[in-house]
Amino acid sequence: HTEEALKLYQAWFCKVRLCPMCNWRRSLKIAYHNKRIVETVNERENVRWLFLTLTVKNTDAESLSETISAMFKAWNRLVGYKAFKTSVRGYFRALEVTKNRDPESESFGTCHPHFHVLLCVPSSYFKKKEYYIKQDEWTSLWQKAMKLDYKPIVHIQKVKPKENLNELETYEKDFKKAMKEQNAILEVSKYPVKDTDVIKGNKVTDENVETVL
DNA sequence: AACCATTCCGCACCACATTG
DNA sequence: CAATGTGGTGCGGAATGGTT
Repeated sequence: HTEEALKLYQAWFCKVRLCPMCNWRRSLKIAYHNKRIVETVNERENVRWLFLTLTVKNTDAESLSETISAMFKAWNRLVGYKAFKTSVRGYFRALEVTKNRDPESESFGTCHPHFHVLLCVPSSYFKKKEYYIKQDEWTSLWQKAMKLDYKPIVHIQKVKPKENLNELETYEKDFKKAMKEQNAILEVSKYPVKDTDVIKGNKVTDENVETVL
C-alpha cells in the first residue's frame, strides 16, 4: 500500500539482543543509512516525521524472547490497522532492550523491551482529522495489537521539521533529542499494575540511546 | 461492506559455511 | 581469496474466514 520510494530501511539490532557492542556497531551503519533516507524523502515529498515509542511491562529474562516475538507480531497487526495505514506512509523501527541494573531496585534484573519508531506521515497529519492519531489512540492501538489487559506506555511526539534540508545533522540532533526525552519519560513512568514495574534509569539505556543515531 | 485475524507463500536480507 | 550456497528471520501481499 505504501509507496516503495517511501519505504524506510528496517532493521533489528543484533541477534544477541543484549550485547551492547553488536548493537553499537550495527546502529552506526543504520544511522548513516537512515540519515540519507530521511534527507532523500524530504527532498521529494512534503512529509513530517514522528517519533513513536511502544513499550510493554518489564519482563524477566526467561520470558524475554517470548515477549519480543509477541511484540513483532503485534507490530504486524498494528501496521495493518486502518488508522495506521491511512496515516503512516513509511517507518523505521528499532527494537531496544534495556535492563535494570540497579541492585537497590525492586525490579532489579528485569528486562524492558520496547520499540522506537520513526514514522513518516503526510504534512497534513496534524490538520486533517482522518490522519491525526491522538496519543490515547496510539496507546489503545498498541494495546489491542499486543492484546494487553493493561494500558501500555506509549509515547509519540513530532520531530521538528527543519526547512534547511542541507544540514543532515539537524535531523540527527532532533532524533537524538527526541529519544532522550522519551527515555527520560520512560524512566520515571510507572505501569499502574504493580510498582515493581517501575522503569528505572540506568547507564545502559543512555548509552543505547546515544548510539542509535 | 468494512474491518480485522490468521495463514500461506515468495522474497530479501543476513550470518555463516562451503566450494572453486 | 572471492563466489556461491544455506538456514533463519521478518516482510508483505494474497487468500480466507470471522465479526460487526
